[in-house]
Amino acid sequence: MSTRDRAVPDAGALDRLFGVLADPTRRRILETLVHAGPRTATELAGDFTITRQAVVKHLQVMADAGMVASERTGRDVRYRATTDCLATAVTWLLATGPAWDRRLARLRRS
Amino acid sequence: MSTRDRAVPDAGALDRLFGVLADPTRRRILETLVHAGPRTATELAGDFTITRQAVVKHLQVMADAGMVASERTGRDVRYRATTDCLATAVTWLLATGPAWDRRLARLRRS
DNA sequence: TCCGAGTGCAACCATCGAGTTGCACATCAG
DNA sequence: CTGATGTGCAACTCGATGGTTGCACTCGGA
Repeated sequence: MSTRDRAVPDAGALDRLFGVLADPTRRRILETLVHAGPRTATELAGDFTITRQAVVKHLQVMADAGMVASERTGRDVRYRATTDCLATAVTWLLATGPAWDRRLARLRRS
Repeated sequence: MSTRDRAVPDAGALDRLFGVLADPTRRRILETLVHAGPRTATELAGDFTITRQAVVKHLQVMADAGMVASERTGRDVRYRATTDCLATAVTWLLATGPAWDRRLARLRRS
């Protein structure tokens, strides 16, 4: 398939985006990075029973989806959340839901 | 499972929700049901190169996530989209994104 | 300089999931 | 009644993926 991604948000971008979000571990990693600031893979592995390697794999998938960015300082690499890409997901949800504007207004109010 | 809708979306609901959304075929099915109205599995199978059985499987997964509802009339079953549940996904996205309000305002304007 | 802590890469395993085929059952139309 | 169309269920293939272990490499500090 030559259908890559490009400016049009659909196809692979949404796949990767929602694919990352579909995993609870990945969501927890994202939440941790968002709320507790940048962390290294080993630090994250301390919080999540699983191995550092598994965390690294998750982070790679997330990086591929544009959800995290790695930044090396010395010998350790810290990952930070780049939540801008989540706008793509929200855009799709807004385009798909039939009567979103009212609901959305309610959500924003809370 | 007794884990239904709660104020705080439980992990399983988000798993199923984003899990459904992660598949391009499933997204297209949802879009079709939203924009073209209720359809049967065989009708949907006509639009999507894949088998009716595959479509049925997708629909079952989507129903399990609360994204579609089946309604039988005579011998054929038509599925309709129930997009209310997507609010859960939006809620999580809003809670996770750090500075969503401005971005959201921009999105709503378009 | 040398050791320990952190990272990267690769092989490997088990499971999940998308998709298929085949067939039995139900229902509508002639 | 009988055939055609539609649905439901089950078994199977096969690739993707989450997770592991093991090892080599790099960097910082005592």
